[in-house]
Amino acid sequence: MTTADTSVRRQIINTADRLFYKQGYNLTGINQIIEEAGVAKASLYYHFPSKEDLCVAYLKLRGEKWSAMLAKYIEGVSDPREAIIKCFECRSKYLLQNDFSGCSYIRIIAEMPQRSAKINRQAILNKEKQRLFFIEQVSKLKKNSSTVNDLANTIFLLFDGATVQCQVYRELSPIENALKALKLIL
Amino acid sequence: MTTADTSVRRQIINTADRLFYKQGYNLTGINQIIEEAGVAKASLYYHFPSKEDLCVAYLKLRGEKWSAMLAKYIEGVSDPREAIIKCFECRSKYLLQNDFSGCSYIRIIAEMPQRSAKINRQAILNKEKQRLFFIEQVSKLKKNSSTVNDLANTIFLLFDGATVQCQVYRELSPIENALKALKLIL
DNA sequence: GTCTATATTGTGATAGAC
DNA sequence: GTCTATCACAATATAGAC
Repeated sequence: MTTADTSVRRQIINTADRLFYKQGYNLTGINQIIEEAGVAKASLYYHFPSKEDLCVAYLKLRGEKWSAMLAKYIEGVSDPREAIIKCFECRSKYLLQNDFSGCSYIRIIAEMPQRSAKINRQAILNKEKQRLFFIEQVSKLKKNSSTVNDLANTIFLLFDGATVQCQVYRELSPIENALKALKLIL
Repeated sequence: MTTADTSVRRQIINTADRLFYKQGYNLTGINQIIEEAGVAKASLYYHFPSKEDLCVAYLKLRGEKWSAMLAKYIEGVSDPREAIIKCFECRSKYLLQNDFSGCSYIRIIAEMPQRSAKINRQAILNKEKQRLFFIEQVSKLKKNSSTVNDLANTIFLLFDGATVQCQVYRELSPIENALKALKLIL
């Protein structure tokens, strides 16, 4: 770590994470973040040069949280087919815990069409990590490498489709639909 | 029409439609809309009581534009399997024409987690119209009505998954992936 | 490193003339 | 129905004391 992980910094990023994800990035002002974090405005700008940089840190944190949650959820699972299904069930739990706020990476991009290079890089990085998980699991499942990517991409499409539809409809049935589809194609 | 379709009103809604979709709803101010539309601020508020009402009109217009584009694209197509594939190809064309701005209904919901009742209603209405299209096509394809909804929902998941992934990656390959999957399951 | 106070610009919305 | 002028407030960001 090049930057000190002070308690103030932690307070800021945790509050930003909560508010950005719950209310949306553009609807969350710096003022609300410092107020709820209990820190001064200049302290925020000491740790994060701009709101954009805070956004990158937010995306990074979201990625780490999801990876940790998924890892814990599939701990000890050796069957790749079961791991994939558990990943969707984990998503269901995640959305339920987070008031159906959807995928933070997709939402940031949806909010900022003129995305900055920094934000774009982090969002894509996070999404590619998700795709990689499916590729790894499918690789264990299939020997024929030519169909591995195709199957993994299909699963990835179902994953994102279910995530956004759950967000739109505020219910878990799209995940159920995705699980039904999964059991047919796996 | 209860409201007169004056040229000023048309200018406002057309400009709002273009800017909301290109820049995002929250990043587009009333000031920019009236400036680019070439009308006065009070004129906008004469035709639309609030920005929220303008948003509902925007969603409605987007829905009509997509329906019209799709109808034209599948004109004369009787085979339901071909109609579904053409729908995805139409999506590809739509995203390419619109700078990969994704689905306007999903984006509005992604931008406003605390969505108003009016906006929520219109967004869901538009999404349900998309689902209905797939249900209709699959109904022509399958006789067994118990599997119709499942298959249509799977296609709908692929449709939304491909749309958001194209938006994120700014490329059409997710639609290609969805088409590959479609050809396997149809 | 953290604070208070301030600068500057933009936001959605309205009053009142014509 | 359309306009100009203005309201009250919130936005991101910075200066300078401690």
